Amino acid sequence: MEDAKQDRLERAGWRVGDAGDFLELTPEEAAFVELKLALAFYLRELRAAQGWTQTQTARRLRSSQSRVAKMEAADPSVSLDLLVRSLLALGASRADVGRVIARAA
Amino acid sequence: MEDAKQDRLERAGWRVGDAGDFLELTPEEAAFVELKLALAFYLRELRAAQGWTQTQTARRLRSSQSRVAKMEAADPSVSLDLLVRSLLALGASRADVGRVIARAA
DNA sequence: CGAGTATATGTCACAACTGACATACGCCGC
DNA sequence: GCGGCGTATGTCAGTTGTGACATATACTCG
Repeated sequence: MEDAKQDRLERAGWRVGDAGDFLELTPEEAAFVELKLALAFYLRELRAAQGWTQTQTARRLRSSQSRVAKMEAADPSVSLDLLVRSLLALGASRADVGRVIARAA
Repeated sequence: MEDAKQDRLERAGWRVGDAGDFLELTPEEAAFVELKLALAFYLRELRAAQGWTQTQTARRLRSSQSRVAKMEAADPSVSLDLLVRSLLALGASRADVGRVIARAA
């Protein structure tokens, strides 16, 4: 990982490092990251199921292609708010979101 | 509702008004608000089940009493991130959070 | 009635997120 | 190889969220 990215991530509040360092995450932090990852993958699934490009999806969400890419990557600069609101806007139901979150990692 | 509060809410991005105006929310916006409300009530349940005060809870979350109050009220100034991270920190599991979100309004 | 405790609301300086833009990477058909 | 397309990454100005503090309301116990 380049230093620039690490700086950005750390400013954004994540502990950053190689795989071994993940053990330093508290259980809550780990659960939160996994939860975000699950929603991120679901967003990609939803988009793929419709056959849309990130650019088309971005237009639909009134956002930008880069933000959609970051959402799907569960980038630390993406909030849960944005992820969930995007999923709902793309047609997921509240129950769908709940199911994805509850599903084991 | 006092004007001051209405101003604050509108600055925070909500459409504000009496009950009838809620019809102006898009379905996604409504679902998002309900989802937040469900988590907010769950936070209060969790706290009450432990017999903690908001102040004690705030210390545990490294936040302030006022923010806990706002979380439980699903105040627009509270993000989903904060709500979910708080629930996890208070002992809720990822599955618990998912279940609360999925549950019908 | 106070004093004490729990919760709610208003405000602000500072930190984090967002959309947009630029640019880079990877893949495919020509 | 090159151009086009889809996706990924870096950056930044403007907006929004956060913790803390002050203050307000509400309830209980002497």
